Amino acid sequence: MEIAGIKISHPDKIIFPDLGLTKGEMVEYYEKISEYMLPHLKNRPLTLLRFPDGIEAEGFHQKNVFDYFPDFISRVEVPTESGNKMQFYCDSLESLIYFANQGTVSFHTWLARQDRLNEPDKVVFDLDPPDNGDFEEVKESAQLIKKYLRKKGKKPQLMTTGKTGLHIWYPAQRVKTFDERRDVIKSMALELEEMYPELLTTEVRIENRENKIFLDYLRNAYGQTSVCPYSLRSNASAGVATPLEWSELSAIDSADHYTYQNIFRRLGQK
DNA sequence: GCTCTTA
DNA sequence: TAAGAGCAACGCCGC
DNA sequence: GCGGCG
Ligand SMILES: [Mn+2]
Ligand SMILES: [Mn+2]
Repeated sequence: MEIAGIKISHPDKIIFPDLGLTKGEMVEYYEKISEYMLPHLKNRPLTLLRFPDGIEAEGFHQKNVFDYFPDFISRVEVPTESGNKMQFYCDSLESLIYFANQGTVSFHTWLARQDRLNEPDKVVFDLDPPDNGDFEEVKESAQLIKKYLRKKGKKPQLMTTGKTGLHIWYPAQRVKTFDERRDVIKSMALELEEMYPELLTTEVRIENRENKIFLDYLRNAYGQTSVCPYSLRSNASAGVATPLEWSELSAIDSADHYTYQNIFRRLGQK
Protein backbone atom coordinates (compact mmCIF):
# COMPACT_ATOMS: atom_id res chain seq x y z
CA MET A 1 0.00 0.00 0.00
CA GLU A 2 1.31 3.42 -0.96
CA ILE A 3 -0.36 6.84 -0.56
CA ALA A 4 1.08 10.20 -1.62
CA GLY A 5 4.38 8.47 -2.21
CA ILE A 6 4.52 7.11 1.34
CA LYS A 7 4.81 3.38 1.80
CA ILE A 8 2.22 2.39 4.39
CA SER A 9 3.45 -0.17 6.89
CA HIS A 10 1.14 -2.74 8.49
CA PRO A 11 -2.04 -1.47 6.81
CA ASP A 12 -4.10 -4.28 8.36
CA LYS A 13 -3.10 -3.53 11.94
CA ILE A 14 -6.12 -2.63 14.07
CA ILE A 15 -5.96 0.89 15.53
CA PHE A 16 -9.58 1.26 16.75
CA PRO A 17 -10.57 -2.19 18.05
CA ASP A 18 -14.26 -1.43 18.69
CA LEU A 19 -14.76 -0.41 15.07
CA GLY A 20 -12.20 -2.80 13.66
CA LEU A 21 -10.67 0.25 12.02
CA THR A 22 -7.24 -0.46 10.58
CA LYS A 23 -4.15 1.65 10.10
CA GLY A 24 -4.65 1.50 6.35
CA GLU A 25 -8.16 2.90 6.77
CA MET A 26 -6.89 5.59 9.11
CA VAL A 27 -4.29 6.69 6.57
CA GLU A 28 -6.96 6.74 3.86
CA TYR A 29 -9.10 8.86 6.15
CA TYR A 30 -6.35 11.46 6.38
CA GLU A 31 -5.87 11.36 2.62
CA LYS A 32 -9.58 11.96 2.01
CA ILE A 33 -9.91 14.65 4.68
CA SER A 34 -6.73 16.46 3.66
CA GLU A 35 -8.42 19.10 1.50
CA TYR A 36 -10.44 20.17 4.54
CA MET A 37 -7.77 19.69 7.17
CA LEU A 38 -4.56 20.98 5.61
CA PRO A 39 -5.60 24.65 5.70
CA HIS A 40 -5.95 24.33 9.48
CA LEU A 41 -2.62 22.54 9.90
CA LYS A 42 -0.56 24.75 7.66
CA ASN A 43 2.24 26.65 9.42
CA ARG A 44 1.14 25.68 12.92
CA PRO A 45 3.61 23.81 15.10
CA LEU A 46 2.17 20.47 16.10
CA THR A 47 1.91 17.94 18.83
CA LEU A 48 1.26 14.45 17.49
CA LEU A 49 -0.66 11.93 19.59
CA ARG A 50 0.73 8.64 18.37
CA PHE A 51 -0.74 5.18 19.00
CA PRO A 52 1.33 2.81 16.89
CA ASP A 53 -0.21 -0.21 18.65
CA GLY A 54 -3.77 1.10 18.67
CA ILE A 55 -5.72 3.38 20.98
CA GLU A 56 -6.07 0.75 23.68
CA ALA A 57 -2.32 0.42 24.04
CA GLU A 58 -0.02 3.05 25.48
CA GLY A 59 0.39 6.07 23.19
CA PHE A 60 2.74 9.03 23.37
CA HIS A 61 2.97 12.69 22.52
CA GLN A 62 5.57 14.02 20.15
CA LYS A 63 6.49 17.64 19.65
CA ASN A 64 10.17 17.52 18.74
CA VAL A 65 11.46 16.14 15.43
CA PHE A 66 13.08 12.74 15.43
CA ASP A 67 16.37 12.38 13.58
CA TYR A 68 14.83 9.90 11.20
CA PHE A 69 12.11 12.27 9.99
CA PRO A 70 12.58 12.84 6.25
CA ASP A 71 13.64 16.17 4.79
CA PHE A 72 10.16 16.99 3.50
CA ILE A 73 8.91 17.50 7.08
CA SER A 74 8.98 21.26 7.69
CA ARG A 75 10.90 22.28 10.78
CA VAL A 76 10.71 25.31 13.03
CA GLU A 77 13.00 26.28 15.89
CA VAL A 78 10.92 26.93 19.01
CA PRO A 79 12.37 28.77 22.01
CA THR A 80 11.28 27.16 25.29
CA GLU A 81 12.14 27.54 28.94
CA SER A 82 14.70 24.78 28.62
CA GLY A 83 16.28 25.98 25.39
CA ASN A 84 15.53 25.90 21.69
CA LYS A 85 13.71 22.86 20.35
CA MET A 86 13.38 21.79 16.74
CA GLN A 87 9.67 21.24 16.20
CA PHE A 88 7.65 20.73 13.04
CA TYR A 89 4.43 21.42 11.19
CA CYS A 90 2.34 19.84 8.47
CA ASP A 91 1.96 21.70 5.21
CA SER A 92 1.46 19.02 2.58
CA LEU A 93 -0.45 15.84 1.86
CA GLU A 94 2.86 14.00 1.87
CA SER A 95 3.68 15.08 5.44
CA LEU A 96 0.12 14.40 6.63
CA ILE A 97 0.29 10.85 5.30
CA TYR A 98 3.78 10.42 6.73
CA PHE A 99 2.53 11.36 10.22
CA ALA A 100 -0.50 9.08 9.88
CA ASN A 101 1.75 6.20 8.87
CA GLN A 102 3.78 6.91 12.02
CA GLY A 103 0.70 5.94 14.00
CA THR A 104 -0.58 9.46 14.61
CA VAL A 105 -4.24 9.38 15.57
CA SER A 106 -4.63 13.04 16.66
CA PHE A 107 -3.09 16.33 15.61
CA HIS A 108 -2.96 19.22 18.08
CA THR A 109 -1.96 22.65 16.79
CA TRP A 110 -0.68 25.93 18.15
CA LEU A 111 -2.83 29.06 18.13
CA ALA A 112 0.07 30.89 16.49
CA ARG A 113 1.80 30.26 13.21
CA GLN A 114 5.35 29.24 12.55
CA ASP A 115 6.59 32.64 11.38
CA ARG A 116 5.41 34.53 14.50
CA LEU A 117 5.21 32.07 17.34
CA ASN A 118 4.24 34.55 19.99
CA GLU A 119 1.33 36.24 18.20
CA PRO A 120 -1.82 34.10 18.08
CA ASP A 121 -4.31 34.46 15.25
CA LYS A 122 -7.07 32.70 17.20
CA VAL A 123 -8.60 32.92 20.66
CA VAL A 124 -10.15 29.70 21.96
CA PHE A 125 -12.56 28.98 24.77
CA ASP A 126 -12.41 25.26 25.36
CA LEU A 127 -15.42 23.76 27.16
CA ASP A 128 -14.41 20.69 29.12
CA PRO A 129 -17.39 19.01 30.78
CA PRO A 130 -16.86 16.91 33.91
CA ASP A 131 -16.95 13.13 33.75
CA ASN A 132 -20.53 12.05 33.08
CA GLY A 133 -21.45 15.65 32.34
CA ASP A 134 -24.66 16.54 30.52
CA PHE A 135 -23.93 17.54 26.93
CA GLU A 136 -27.06 19.71 26.85
CA GLU A 137 -25.34 21.95 29.38
CA VAL A 138 -22.28 22.17 27.16
CA LYS A 139 -24.52 23.25 24.27
CA GLU A 140 -26.28 25.82 26.41
CA SER A 141 -22.93 27.17 27.61
CA ALA A 142 -21.71 27.45 24.04
CA GLN A 143 -24.77 29.48 23.06
CA LEU A 144 -24.31 31.80 26.02
CA ILE A 145 -20.63 32.32 25.24
CA LYS A 146 -21.48 32.95 21.60
CA LYS A 147 -23.93 35.67 22.60
CA TYR A 148 -21.40 37.20 24.99
CA LEU A 149 -18.64 37.29 22.39
CA ARG A 150 -20.89 38.70 19.69
CA LYS A 151 -21.83 41.50 22.04
CA LYS A 152 -18.09 42.19 22.26
CA GLY A 153 -17.91 42.47 18.48
CA LYS A 154 -16.26 39.08 17.96
CA LYS A 155 -17.19 36.44 15.40
CA PRO A 156 -17.33 33.24 17.46
CA GLN A 157 -17.05 29.92 15.64
CA LEU A 158 -18.01 26.47 16.86
CA MET A 159 -16.35 23.06 16.75
CA THR A 160 -17.07 19.69 18.30
CA THR A 161 -13.88 18.23 19.72
CA GLY A 162 -14.80 14.64 18.85
CA LYS A 163 -14.60 13.55 22.48
CA THR A 164 -16.82 15.28 25.04
CA GLY A 165 -16.48 19.04 24.70
CA LEU A 166 -16.85 21.97 22.35
CA HIS A 167 -14.54 24.75 21.23
CA ILE A 168 -15.68 28.30 20.70
CA TRP A 169 -13.05 30.38 18.95
CA TYR A 170 -12.70 33.61 17.09
CA PRO A 171 -10.07 35.00 14.73
CA ALA A 172 -7.55 37.50 16.04
CA GLN A 173 -5.19 39.90 14.33
CA ARG A 174 -1.55 39.08 14.90
CA VAL A 175 -0.85 42.39 16.58
CA LYS A 176 -0.50 41.24 20.20
CA THR A 177 1.48 38.56 21.98
CA PHE A 178 -0.07 35.84 24.13
CA ASP A 179 1.04 37.74 27.20
CA GLU A 180 -0.52 40.96 25.95
CA ARG A 181 -3.84 39.19 25.39
CA ARG A 182 -3.91 37.24 28.61
CA ASP A 183 -5.55 39.82 30.90
CA VAL A 184 -8.45 40.49 28.54
CA ILE A 185 -9.07 36.80 27.85
CA LYS A 186 -8.91 35.89 31.51
CA SER A 187 -11.31 38.66 32.52
CA MET A 188 -13.78 37.51 29.86
CA ALA A 189 -13.60 33.97 31.24
CA LEU A 190 -14.08 35.21 34.80
CA GLU A 191 -17.02 37.36 33.76
CA LEU A 192 -18.67 34.40 32.04
CA GLU A 193 -18.14 32.30 35.13
CA GLU A 194 -19.78 35.04 37.20
CA MET A 195 -22.72 35.35 34.79
CA TYR A 196 -23.39 31.60 34.68
CA PRO A 197 -22.14 30.22 37.98
CA GLU A 198 -24.35 27.13 37.84
CA LEU A 199 -22.85 26.11 34.51
CA LEU A 200 -19.24 27.25 34.29
CA THR A 201 -16.09 27.21 36.37
CA THR A 202 -12.57 28.46 35.75
CA GLU A 203 -11.18 26.47 38.66
CA VAL A 204 -7.90 24.85 37.68
CA ARG A 205 -8.20 22.19 40.35
CA ILE A 206 -10.66 19.45 39.45
CA GLU A 207 -11.73 18.93 43.05
CA ASN A 208 -12.94 22.54 43.18
CA ARG A 209 -15.01 22.42 40.00
CA GLU A 210 -18.18 21.07 41.62
CA ASN A 211 -19.07 19.06 38.54
CA LYS A 212 -19.38 22.17 36.39
CA ILE A 213 -18.01 22.71 32.91
CA PHE A 214 -14.40 23.84 32.92
CA LEU A 215 -14.11 27.00 30.86
CA ASP A 216 -10.53 26.41 29.74
CA TYR A 217 -9.15 29.75 28.65
CA LEU A 218 -5.59 28.62 29.38
CA ARG A 219 -5.13 27.23 25.89
CA ASN A 220 -4.43 30.84 24.91
CA ALA A 221 -0.76 30.78 25.85
CA TYR A 222 2.59 30.33 24.20
CA GLY A 223 3.39 26.76 23.24
CA GLN A 224 -0.08 25.44 24.09
CA THR A 225 -2.09 23.37 21.63
CA SER A 226 -5.64 22.29 21.01
CA VAL A 227 -7.12 19.68 18.74
CA CYS A 228 -7.03 20.54 15.03
CA PRO A 229 -10.24 20.57 12.97
CA TYR A 230 -10.86 17.18 11.31
CA SER A 231 -8.40 15.36 13.53
CA LEU A 232 -9.48 11.90 14.62
CA ARG A 233 -9.67 11.35 18.36
CA SER A 234 -8.44 8.39 20.35
CA ASN A 235 -11.84 7.28 21.58
CA ALA A 236 -13.70 4.09 20.75
CA SER A 237 -16.03 5.84 18.31
CA ALA A 238 -13.15 7.45 16.36
CA GLY A 239 -14.66 10.89 16.87
CA VAL A 240 -13.76 13.72 14.52
CA ALA A 241 -13.26 17.33 15.61
CA THR A 242 -15.83 19.01 13.39
CA PRO A 243 -16.42 22.70 12.69
CA LEU A 244 -20.16 23.43 12.84
CA GLU A 245 -22.49 26.24 11.90
CA TRP A 246 -24.23 27.62 14.98
CA SER A 247 -27.55 26.57 13.47
CA GLU A 248 -26.43 22.94 13.59
CA LEU A 249 -25.80 22.83 17.31
CA SER A 250 -29.34 22.07 18.43
CA ALA A 251 -29.41 18.86 16.39
CA ILE A 252 -26.17 17.50 17.87
CA ASP A 253 -26.40 15.20 20.87
CA SER A 254 -22.76 14.58 21.69
CA ALA A 255 -19.29 15.95 20.98
CA ASP A 256 -18.53 12.79 19.03
CA HIS A 257 -21.60 13.13 16.85
CA TYR A 258 -19.30 13.19 13.84
CA THR A 259 -16.87 10.31 13.54
CA TYR A 260 -14.76 8.40 11.07
CA GLN A 261 -17.95 6.68 10.03
CA ASN A 262 -20.19 9.63 9.14
CA ILE A 263 -18.01 12.71 8.61
CA PHE A 264 -17.94 12.38 4.83
CA ARG A 265 -21.71 12.17 4.64
CA ARG A 266 -21.78 15.57 6.29
CA LEU A 267 -19.06 17.06 4.12
CA GLY A 268 -20.65 15.67 0.98
CA GLN A 269 -23.93 17.45 1.61
CA LYS A 270 -22.44 20.79 2.61
C1' DG B 1 7.15 3.33 14.61
C1' DC B 2 11.67 3.59 15.20
C1' DT B 3 16.10 3.84 17.46
C1' DC B 4 19.25 3.01 21.03
C1' DT B 5 20.78 0.56 25.11
C1' DT B 6 21.39 -3.43 27.65
C1' DA B 7 21.26 -8.26 28.43
C1' DT C 1 18.61 -11.82 19.16
C1' DA C 2 15.43 -9.78 21.95
C1' DA C 3 13.40 -7.04 25.46
C1' DG C 4 12.68 -2.39 27.19
C1' DA C 5 12.77 2.50 27.30
C1' DG C 6 11.95 6.87 25.31
C1' DC C 7 9.33 9.66 22.55
C1' DA C 8 5.92 16.54 26.20
C1' DA C 9 7.56 19.39 29.25
C1' DC C 10 5.52 23.58 28.86
C1' DG C 11 3.19 27.34 30.62
C1' DC C 12 -0.01 28.67 33.64
C1' DC C 13 -2.61 28.82 38.12
C1' DG C 14 -3.17 29.05 42.94
C1' DC C 15 -1.17 28.14 46.97
C1' DG D 1 9.00 26.99 44.79
C1' DC D 2 5.58 23.19 44.16
C1' DG D 3 1.77 20.33 42.70
C1' DG D 4 -1.99 20.25 39.57
C1' DC D 5 -3.78 20.69 35.11
C1' DG D 6 -4.44 20.24 30.04
MN1 LIG E 1 -11.18 20.39 25.62
MN1 LIG F 1 -9.02 21.93 27.95
